[in-house]
Amino acid sequence: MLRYEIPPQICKTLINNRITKIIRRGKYLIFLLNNQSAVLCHLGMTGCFRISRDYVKRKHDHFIMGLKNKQIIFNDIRKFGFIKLYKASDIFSCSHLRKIGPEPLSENFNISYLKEKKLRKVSVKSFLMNQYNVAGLGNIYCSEILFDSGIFPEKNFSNLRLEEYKKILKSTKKILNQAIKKGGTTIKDYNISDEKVGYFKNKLKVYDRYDMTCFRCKKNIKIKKIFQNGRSTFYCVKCQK
DNA sequence: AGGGCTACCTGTACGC
DNA sequence: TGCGTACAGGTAGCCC
Repeated sequence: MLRYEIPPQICKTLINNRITKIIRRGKYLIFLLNNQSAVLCHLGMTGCFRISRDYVKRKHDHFIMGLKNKQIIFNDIRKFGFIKLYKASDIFSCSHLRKIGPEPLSENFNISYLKEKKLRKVSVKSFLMNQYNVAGLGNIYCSEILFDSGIFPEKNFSNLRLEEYKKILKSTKKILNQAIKKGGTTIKDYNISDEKVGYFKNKLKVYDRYDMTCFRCKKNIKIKKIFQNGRSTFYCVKCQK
């Protein structure tokens, strides 16, 4: 049992069929099959796919797709991840994907889109965290993006100036591209198909740096940690206004 | 309707 | 060493 029960009919659907394409949308992965079905996956906090040529059982393995000469294994310690089954034609209108925002690295995430969303009466951090506003940004990158933008995370999104929207767009694309280049951010559990860790942790400017000196201003004011919507936010009082 | 809070689950770090 | 508590890359569903 993950967040949802793995559909009992999934074995019947997968067996003797072929994965034709794998798509990522926000934090979701979609396996398309030759029989017009689609497997939708989310990794939650601690989910991970590993690929093995000789399966050895590990604690928290939940689901194995056996290919000709290898296995794709879904492992998830906290069970916040899930695997669901859809008809391929329905996949983008399913409840998880229907209202999801634009991809942050796409051209659709632009100034006019943010202007359109200007009525949102939430903090800018909360805006970025909401997958309906923009897809795929999580707690680490939101802190990093706002530090890079020089914007105070509790500032109201609807009060931002045009200049600040531009900064957010630029920083989002910059931080994500850098993080991707470094293979993501490994704090603890995250890794790439079970072997490589992500080295963006070494590049984090504020996340997980509570009470440490700010790399930018180097003032004797330490990085602050606050809670917004139940999630930790890190920022520099001096550099983010 | 939109936004905030909480539960879901397991592991780990820390204080006593 | 052991126990209790707080917290951790996310989301959905409830409540206001």
